[in-house]
Amino acid sequence: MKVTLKQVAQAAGVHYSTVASILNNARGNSRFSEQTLHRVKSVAQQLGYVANLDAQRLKTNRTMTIGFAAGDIRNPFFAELSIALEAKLLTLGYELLLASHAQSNPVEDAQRIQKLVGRSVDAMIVWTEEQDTITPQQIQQQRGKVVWLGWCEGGCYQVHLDVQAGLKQVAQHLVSEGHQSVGFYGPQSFAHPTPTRRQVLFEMIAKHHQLHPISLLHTGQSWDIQTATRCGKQAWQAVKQNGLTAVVAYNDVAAMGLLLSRPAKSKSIPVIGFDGTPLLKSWQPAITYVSFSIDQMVDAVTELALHAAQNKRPPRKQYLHQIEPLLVV
Amino acid sequence: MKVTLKQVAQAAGVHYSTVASILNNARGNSRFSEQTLHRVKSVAQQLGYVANLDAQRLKTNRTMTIGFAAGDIRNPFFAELSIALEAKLLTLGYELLLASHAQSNPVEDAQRIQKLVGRSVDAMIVWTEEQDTITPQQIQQQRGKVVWLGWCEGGCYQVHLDVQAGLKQVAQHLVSEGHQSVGFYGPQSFAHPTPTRRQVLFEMIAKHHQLHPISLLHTGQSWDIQTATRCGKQAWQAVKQNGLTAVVAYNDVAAMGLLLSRPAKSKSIPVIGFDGTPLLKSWQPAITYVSFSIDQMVDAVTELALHAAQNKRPPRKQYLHQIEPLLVV
DNA sequence: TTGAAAGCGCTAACAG
DNA sequence: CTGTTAGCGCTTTCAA
Repeated sequence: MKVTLKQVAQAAGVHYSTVASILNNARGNSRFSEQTLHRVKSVAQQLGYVANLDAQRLKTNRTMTIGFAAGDIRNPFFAELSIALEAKLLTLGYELLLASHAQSNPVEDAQRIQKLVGRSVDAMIVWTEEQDTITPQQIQQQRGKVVWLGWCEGGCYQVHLDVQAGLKQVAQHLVSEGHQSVGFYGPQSFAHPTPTRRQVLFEMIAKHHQLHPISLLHTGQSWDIQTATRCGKQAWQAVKQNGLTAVVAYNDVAAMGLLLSRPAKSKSIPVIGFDGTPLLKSWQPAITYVSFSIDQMVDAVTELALHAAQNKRPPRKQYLHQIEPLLVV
Repeated sequence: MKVTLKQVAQAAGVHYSTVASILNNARGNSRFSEQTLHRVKSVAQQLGYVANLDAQRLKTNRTMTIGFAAGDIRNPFFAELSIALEAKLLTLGYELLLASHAQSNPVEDAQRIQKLVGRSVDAMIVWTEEQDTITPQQIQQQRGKVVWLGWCEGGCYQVHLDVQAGLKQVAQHLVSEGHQSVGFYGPQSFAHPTPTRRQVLFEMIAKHHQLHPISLLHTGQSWDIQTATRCGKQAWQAVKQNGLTAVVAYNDVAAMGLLLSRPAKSKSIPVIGFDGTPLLKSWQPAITYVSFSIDQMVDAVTELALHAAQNKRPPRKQYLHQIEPLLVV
């Protein structure tokens, strides 16, 4: 059974509030005699006392935990991001509670988000890009405690990935290389038939640069490498039929699917990656991709999350970070 | 601020324990008048009442949460496993608390594990394979509440991945294909200079099959595809120098590193994958790999975890599941 | 330097 | 059908 303060107190022959101060309170260490201090600590050690987090939180209403409603961690981008974020928060004395939400099943998604909302976290970071993945209503309750990451139209804390700028750089690069018609390869949006935001942006930007964009879609989710690869064959046929000379991927997963399914005769047609996840960075032969710095994202998001966590009242001011993309050629 | 039972009660003009029964207790719904039921519910809705989990847990000592101390989720194997496990537990009314432990930093690792130990979970699932990644002492306290996954020498709940059988199948397959000297490519163990368990097993098994195994190591962690790729070049040189005709990978990450760094002139030398993660399954041209069924693992581990969660006393009996590998050629 | 006591929000047994 | 009550384990203020 769990060892409680009282048991330690009894064994050490002091009042349990004394034990509490000594073990779980920073300034307790200077208030007691050397002897008591030592006896209590060693007894606690022996008995294997571990503070009951639930009780602590109930009492203090602080959790030292930041929730992260991330995209599916099977997408390496989110795996990277989560780990980096967790590491950063850990150095600041905070824990990360991860609610990776597969975008495959709205019911499960809702449950996962609810997990963060219902649980007390000092602040939560929520990934959004598409309109439909997360309903802001679920999160309304957490007024001022939400940091939006990715793309969002409301909320006082936002870290915005400038996807548009990334796609623009890609378009310019393609134009400068003499391409005239290019493909876009990515997942269908969950809320079919609405196309994904990246797709819409790319079509718009490409047209603006006199490229003739043609969108090719796979039927899997954005993390689903197997479907991305399977559907790749058809995509390559379409590439050929339409005389496309390059393909821009929705993300690195789509890019890898395309790379794996690329027929030998299409080897000369470049695939442009999007995210800069480690595997794609290591790809041989090296490919061109848009990269967002994980470190920048983590720093920005951490700053805002801690601000949100530490300020009781939602701020008037809007805090907005912009993460700029880098085109790696 | 948070809305509590008392506030709802006051607004609805009933005692707060009535509200509690109605909202948070399954059998409350039949005990009260239609009118009260309805009024309380709608008031709660309006006020946005959400039960305080910390208080519930403190009181009931049940959390409906299973902890999972997994390996690093940047390794796609663990990303897959975590997601599958979470989905399964969700259908059973349980939540998964993920503590992905990077094997890169013993201090962080300890903190992550502590996160599960300190937090009250009804049971925890702990991945282990190497001796040194997790200190069983940290977990001793949770007697009878721990399901060991991977490989472990103690504990009453165990799900054992038969790595040995997998490597044996690989060895037999290689022998049948006429290979005589083969390489093994994987990470150095964290606790250098102890080699990893898979390496030791492979060397043993290969020798037993009259293969001449040579181990080539990369300096990264088991999830680190970039290092695996970077060190791949040297590995391939060693392959050439030693006249090896095939290489067995520690895991899929190592395999992919090797595949990406494989020089054109070595294209005929097969790389054997180990785990069967989606990307490797999709690889073109297809490669041979050992696969462990995620579903089997999830089912086994879930069964044991729920048993552990629901039985107060640690069982006398030992519960042991064996997960058999499948060689996919 | 240490102890006493109130109470965080909730559950569950019991009383009315 | 509904209210009362005792506490879960802890923090924190105040008193001794």
